[in-house]
Amino acid sequence: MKKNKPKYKQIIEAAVEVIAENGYHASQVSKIAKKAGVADGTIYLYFANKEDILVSLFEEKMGQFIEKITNSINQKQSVSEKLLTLIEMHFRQLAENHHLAIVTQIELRQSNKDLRLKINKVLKPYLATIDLIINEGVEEKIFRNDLNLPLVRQMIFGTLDEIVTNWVMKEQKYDLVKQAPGVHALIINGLSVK
Amino acid sequence: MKKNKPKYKQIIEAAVEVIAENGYHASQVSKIAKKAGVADGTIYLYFANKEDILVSLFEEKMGQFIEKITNSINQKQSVSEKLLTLIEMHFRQLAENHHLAIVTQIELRQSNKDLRLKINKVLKPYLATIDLIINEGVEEKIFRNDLNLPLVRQMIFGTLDEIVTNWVMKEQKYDLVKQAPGVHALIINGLSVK
Amino acid sequence: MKKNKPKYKQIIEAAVEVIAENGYHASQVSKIAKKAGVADGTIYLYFANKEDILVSLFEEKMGQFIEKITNSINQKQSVSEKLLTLIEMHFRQLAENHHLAIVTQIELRQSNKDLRLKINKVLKPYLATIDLIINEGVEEKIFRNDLNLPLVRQMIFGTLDEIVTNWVMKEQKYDLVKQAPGVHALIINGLSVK
Amino acid sequence: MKKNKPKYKQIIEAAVEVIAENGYHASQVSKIAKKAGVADGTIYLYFANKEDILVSLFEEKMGQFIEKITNSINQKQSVSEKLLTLIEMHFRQLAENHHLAIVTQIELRQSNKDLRLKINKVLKPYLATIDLIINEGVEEKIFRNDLNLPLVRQMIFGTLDEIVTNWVMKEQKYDLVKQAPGVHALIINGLSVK
DNA sequence: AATGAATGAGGTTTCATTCAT
DNA sequence: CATGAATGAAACCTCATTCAT
Repeated sequence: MKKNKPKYKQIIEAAVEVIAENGYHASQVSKIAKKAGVADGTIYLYFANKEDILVSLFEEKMGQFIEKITNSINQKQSVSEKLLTLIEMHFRQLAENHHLAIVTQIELRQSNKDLRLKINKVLKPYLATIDLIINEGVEEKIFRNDLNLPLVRQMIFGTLDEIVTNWVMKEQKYDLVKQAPGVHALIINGLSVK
Repeated sequence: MKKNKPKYKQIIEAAVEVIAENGYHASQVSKIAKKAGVADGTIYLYFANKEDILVSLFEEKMGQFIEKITNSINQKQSVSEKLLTLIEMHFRQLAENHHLAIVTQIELRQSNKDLRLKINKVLKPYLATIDLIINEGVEEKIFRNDLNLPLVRQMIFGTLDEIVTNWVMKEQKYDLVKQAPGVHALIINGLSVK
Repeated sequence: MKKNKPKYKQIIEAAVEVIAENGYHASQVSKIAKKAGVADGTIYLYFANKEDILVSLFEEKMGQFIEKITNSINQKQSVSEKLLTLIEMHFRQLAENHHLAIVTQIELRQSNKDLRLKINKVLKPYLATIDLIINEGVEEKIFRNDLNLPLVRQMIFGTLDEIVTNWVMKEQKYDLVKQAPGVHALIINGLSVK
Repeated sequence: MKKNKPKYKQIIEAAVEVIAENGYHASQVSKIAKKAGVADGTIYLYFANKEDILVSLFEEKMGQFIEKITNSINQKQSVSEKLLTLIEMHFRQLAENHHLAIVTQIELRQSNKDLRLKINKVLKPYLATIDLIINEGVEEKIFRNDLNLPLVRQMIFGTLDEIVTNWVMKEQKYDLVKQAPGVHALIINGLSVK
C-alpha cells in the first residue's frame, strides 16, 4: 500500500508547506520534490500527476480532520455539546496548523472544477456528520421539526467556512477558537424550539 | 471616462460569457477579445491587464448587485423585511443570471490571492449593508444586544454564499429564490431575543 | 495563405538545415526557431505542432521535387528518355541538396507510423508518374505486356531509394548522377520485350 | 556465453513482441522486461543498454534469416534457381513471422543513425550472398558482363525491401510469397544477356 | 545472479502582453 | 484609436539507467 510508505507522507507534507508558502500557482512539482527530499520523478511513483498530489493531500488531511471531530463528538452526550465540539474542533484543527488552513481555505480553491468536485466528495462524510447532529436535535425535540436539512447544513458549513476564511485572510491575527462559543450560540438559537 | 465607453462594457460582457462557458483557465484574452468583437490589443486600451478585466467585471456587476439590493431594502420598513429582501435579492439576481452566478461562485475563485483581496474590497459595501441591518435590529431590540457583529455578518454572508454555490454546483436544478424564506427564518431565529 | 508568407518558408528551410545537421531527435523546436531567426512561439503561428513542420517540409520539398521531374519528363518524347530523365532528376535533385537528401533518406524515417503514412500520401503523385511511364511503355510495345504494375513500380522506386540511401550513408563521396545510366539500363532491360 | 542463456533469448523474443505490438517509441525497457518475465535491472545483465537489445535482436534474427537462405540456395544448381530461392525465402520468412516483419521493415527504422549503421553491418553477409549469385551469373555468362555490381545489388535489395515494406504497410493482406516469381522474372530479365 | 525503487535531465507548447503600422 | 503578428518564459512528466539489497 503506497499510502503507508514514508515517502508518500513526506511528499504530502512537503506539498502543504510549499503551497502554503508559495501559493498554488507557484508550487511546481520540482519545488515540492526538493522540499520532500526526493527526485522529481519519485513524485510520480506515488502520485499519478500533480492534481493527484492535491486530491490526496486533501483526502489525507480531511480524513484525519473528520476522524478527530467524530471521535470527539462521540464522547459528548447532548446535542448542544456535540455541536459545540464540532465547531471548536473545526476551528482548533485549522488554528493549530496554519499551513493547512491556508491551503484548504485559499489555495486549493484555485483549482479547476474537476478537482473541486473531487474535493466535494471528500467533504461528504463531514457534511453527513453535521446532518447527524441536526437530526438528533430534531428527534430530541431540542431543534424545531420544520427544519430544512440541506439548508441548515449549508448554513452551518457556510458559516464555519466563511469565518475560517476571514481569519486566514486577516492573517490569523486573532484567536479563532475563541469564536466558537459565539458561533455555537447563534446556531443553537437559530435552530431551537422557542 | 473609459468606463462609459461602449467597448468597455462590451469587453466586460464578453468576459462574463467566455468565463462562464469555458471556465476560468480556458478564458484567454484572445477569446474574450474575439467574443467582444475587438482586437486583442484593444483590450489593453481599456484594461491594464487580464486581472484588471476580472476585477472590473466584479466591480461593475457587484456594484449593480449591491445597488439593487440597497434600493429594495430602502423601501422596506421592518428589519425582518429588510433581511428577507436582502436574501431574496441576493438569490434572485444570481438566479436570473446564470452566467454571472457561475463566474462569481466558481470561476473567479480560481484566481490568485491578490485578486481575491481586491474582490474582497469590492464586497465591503455589501457587508456594510448587512451590518446596517444587524445594528438596526439590535437598536430596535428585535435582535439580542450581545451579538458579535463580525461573527453575525460572517454567518449571514457565509450561509448565503454557501447556498448559492451549492445551487450552482448542482447545476441550478431547483428554484433558488424559494429557499429565501427558510433561510430568513433560520437567521431571524438565531438573532432574535427570546 | 500562410504557405506563401516569408516566415513559413524561413522555418521550413531552417528545419531542413537543423535536422540534417543535428539529426531528427536532437532537432528541438527552439533550435529550428533560432536558426530561422524567429521566436519559439512564432513557429506555432505557422505550424500546428512539431510534426506539422516535418509533414509540411516534406510536402513542400516533395512537391517541388515531383514538379521538376514531371516538367522535365514532359519535354521528352520516348519512354526510354522519360525513364532516364526521371532517374537523373531523382538523383540530381538530391545530389544538389545534400541537406535535403539526409533529411528525406535518413532522418524523416525515424518518425512514427502516423507521420510515415502522411509521407506516403505525399509520395503518391510521384508513384503515379512512374506508373504513367510504365503504362506508356507497355502501350508502345516497348515493355512486355505481362508486367505487374505495382511490382514494377515498387522495383523502380525501391531501387532508386536504396541507391540514394546508400549514397547518403556513404557520406555522398561519389557522384550519384553518374549512376543514372547504369540504373536506367538495368530497368529498361528488365522491362523490355526480348 | 551470454547468448546461450535462456534469459537472453527470452528478452529478445519479448522485445520483438513488444515492439511489434506497441511500436518502437512506446516500447520501454520496463515493458520488455515485464513481457520477458524479468526485472528491469536484469536486462542490463545481458545487454549493455536499450540500443544493444535492438542490435542483438537484429543480429540474432538476421543471422537465422541469412543462414536459412544460404542453406536453401546451396541446394540449388542454377543461378536462376538460386535467385528465385533467395527471393522466395526472403519473402517467406517475413511472411511467416508478421511480428518480425513489422519490426524489421517499420519499427527498427525509427532508430537513430548510429543504430542504422550497426544494422547495416549485420546486413553485410546477406548483401555478400546477393553478390555471389550475381558474380556466378556473370561467370556463367548468363548475366551481362558489364554489370555494375554494387548497383545491381542495390537494385535487388531495394526492390525486395520496398516490396516487403509495402506489404507490411498494407497490413499484409495479400500473399507475399506469390510475388516472388514476378520479381524474379523482372530481375533476371534486367540482368540477362540478350 | 536478480531485483525494483529511485534518479534527474530534457523538450513542446501556451498565452499574456507589446508595438510597429 | 485600433490592430494582430510576434514574442519568449516557464513547467509537467517520461523513461533509460543505476545500485543497495
